[in-house]
Amino acid sequence: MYEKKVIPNLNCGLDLIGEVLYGKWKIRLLWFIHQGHKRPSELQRKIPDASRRVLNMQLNELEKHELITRKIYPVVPPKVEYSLTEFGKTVIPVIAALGQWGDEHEDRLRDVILKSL
Amino acid sequence: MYEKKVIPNLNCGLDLIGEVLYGKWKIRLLWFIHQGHKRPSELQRKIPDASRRVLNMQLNELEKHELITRKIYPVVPPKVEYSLTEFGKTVIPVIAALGQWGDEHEDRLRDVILKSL
DNA sequence: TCAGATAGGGATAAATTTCTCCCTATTGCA
DNA sequence: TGCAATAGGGAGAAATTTATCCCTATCTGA
Repeated sequence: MYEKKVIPNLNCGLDLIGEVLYGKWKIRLLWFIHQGHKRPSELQRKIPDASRRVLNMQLNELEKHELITRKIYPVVPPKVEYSLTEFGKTVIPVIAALGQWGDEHEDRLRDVILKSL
Repeated sequence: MYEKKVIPNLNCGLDLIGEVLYGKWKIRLLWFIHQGHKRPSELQRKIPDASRRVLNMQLNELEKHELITRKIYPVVPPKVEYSLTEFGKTVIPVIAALGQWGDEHEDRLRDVILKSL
């Protein structure tokens, strides 16, 4: 694993939430798990643009940050299921607020993003 | 400037808001501008951990995405003020929700983040 | 018997973001 | 006269994140 060389600052709420949600796919992972897509392979199919590797890495971080738990079923072929922890569930409304704002301003956002590319 | 080689996907609201808010300091910039810290030098003092260069770059992007406007006063030494656009103002409640969640779970977050380092 | 599904890690490359250092310009102040 | 404040861009390095490719293992079904 890559080891950080710069220590993050954890001064305010925005710093703190940033540390746990900042990652290209983390918010989406939480959202899909919330919607009931729990198995790694399902998540990978839901987010085909992300490489399997990064999804695993980000899932590991979410687990370390206690937002999700990972349950391994001792079967073959292997089966793993992720679930939101109670703590993780508390962040879902915030993610919903993000998504809602994005949806409400969909056309304008698409427009300004494409213009700025 | 660096030119993107991977086209972002803009399928859902989460993708869209991600495009405009994803950046190490963008959320904080919007928040401080919202609080009335409008001049670049003020913002730099508010966010001393960010290099001046990156703040300028992220401010430029926020402006391109129409979340803020930049007003130049023709005086010497130069004076510039950023303000939220009407569009930018609509995202403030979402940022407030992020910060509030971070504040509410401050202790736990600090704990899990430090443990995972 | 061989391909595919399942889960995931290691090594390495590529992409992206952020940082550092340097340069431009003008005014006021010591 | 020389330095600080103001605003900000260029070049190149460093840090960080994400992608690619390859390997392990076992069972099911064609």
